[in-house]
Amino acid sequence: MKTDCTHCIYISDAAAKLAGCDLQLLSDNHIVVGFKKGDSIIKQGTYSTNVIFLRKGLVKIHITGPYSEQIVKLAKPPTYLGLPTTVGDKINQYSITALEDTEVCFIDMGTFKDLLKSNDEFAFEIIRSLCRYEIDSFRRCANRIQKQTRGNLAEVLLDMSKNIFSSDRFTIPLSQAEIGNLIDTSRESVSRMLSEFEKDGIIRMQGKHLEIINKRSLELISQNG
Amino acid sequence: MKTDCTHCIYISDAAAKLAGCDLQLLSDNHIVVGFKKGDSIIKQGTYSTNVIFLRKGLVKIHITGPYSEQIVKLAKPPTYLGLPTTVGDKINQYSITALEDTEVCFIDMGTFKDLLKSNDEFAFEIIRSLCRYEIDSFRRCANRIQKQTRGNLAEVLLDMSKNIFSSDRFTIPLSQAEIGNLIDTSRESVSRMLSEFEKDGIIRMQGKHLEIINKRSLELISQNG
DNA sequence: TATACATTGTGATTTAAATCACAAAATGCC
DNA sequence: GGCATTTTGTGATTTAAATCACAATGTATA
Repeated sequence: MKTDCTHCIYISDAAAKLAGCDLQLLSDNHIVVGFKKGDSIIKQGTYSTNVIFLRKGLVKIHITGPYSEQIVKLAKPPTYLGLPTTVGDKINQYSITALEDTEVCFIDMGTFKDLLKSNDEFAFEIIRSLCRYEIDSFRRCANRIQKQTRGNLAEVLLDMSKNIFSSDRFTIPLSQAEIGNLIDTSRESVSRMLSEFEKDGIIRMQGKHLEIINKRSLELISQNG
Repeated sequence: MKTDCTHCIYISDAAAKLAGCDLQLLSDNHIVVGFKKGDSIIKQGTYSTNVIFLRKGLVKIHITGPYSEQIVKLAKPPTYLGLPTTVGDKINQYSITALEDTEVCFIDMGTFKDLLKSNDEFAFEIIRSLCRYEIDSFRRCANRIQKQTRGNLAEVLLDMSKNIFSSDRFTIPLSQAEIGNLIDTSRESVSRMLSEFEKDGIIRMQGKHLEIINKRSLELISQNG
């Protein structure tokens, strides 16, 4: 499906810098594709010639580590995905999988490069976002490694609440096993810790639906391990 | 000290794309500064208005995590440092410290931005390198977390040998405590593991000087934990 | 050269979290 | 609705690695 970028409500910060004609170029060289929950959007090791713009939904970025699959981060719209692949060696260096029903734009790489070249504001926004990603990734890694597991779980819950769902009540988009490989712990530990949080009156759970009752406690746990 | 970029032997891949006049602009708007081993080049939390180009030496990039200082990665020339800071919010998000006597160019941020805007090849090279950093950082984080400590230590030694010193004999530029916070383990564990590697005839050590005797073993340890 | 400070080596003990093992729910599907 | 598969809960046991404690080096520098 083709859509008109000039009136798209899902537009990126970078694309917002594009002038009408460049935006038209973008319009003419992309297709919108829908993915269902669980669908693989890009797969590590495969060849790719598109930049992907996440316009709607929620995805996980994961890589196959030396032993197991590891979720690197969750990404929500609006954001470009798979930039490193496209600009680098064209082989996907990580996988991206939909956690909810998701819509993305596949943008032709040649077009994307042309835009970078012809529009310096666009390029600068892309550079800005890549820089942000790098810092985020340093920070995330340091946190994961230094904090104890409880702290990491608390942080993930807060992060979902604040940055992804903007609400104290939401449905966790991951299984406990997935949470485990996001915060580098075992499935069993996640289960135990969630029970503990619930017992302590910090959260309330019904299946995957979670409500944060005592945000302050959760923040303290997140900070102090 | 000012130097002439048009004949600089330390030039970056990105700057190599610059035409004469742009290179002259770069020449006119940077200064070269030397740092001694141990000197702080940029300090997390401080204000910065320069992009830094590492032209000679060796540095560590480290951030203050929730509990302790963590070395994120080592960087060797030629590379830009502190790009995220400059392009982002101007507050340094990490510290950079010289591990050897080091020379860097402080490049005026305005000039750098002008170059990005006026020269798309330059901008594209910068984007390319940022993308590489992101993937490296995903990979590093997954390795650190999944591998056991022995595997991480082996990997760091191999990395130094291969990518930094290009030799099987080199002087480790870090204390054991620093190695510990590069691979997220305690100083004591590093000491014990190095002794073990030496006992097993995999490496030979005299103070900080290290020689890799059995590279194959080290690779196996790196892969299998 | 003597003195202080930082780095390293190694044993003993503790600890957080993984793993193993199995039951109970929940979910999807024919 | 009933059957299979995935997900979750919880106890018992094991384990890698941290921490503690202290001695022995090394290395700056006054």
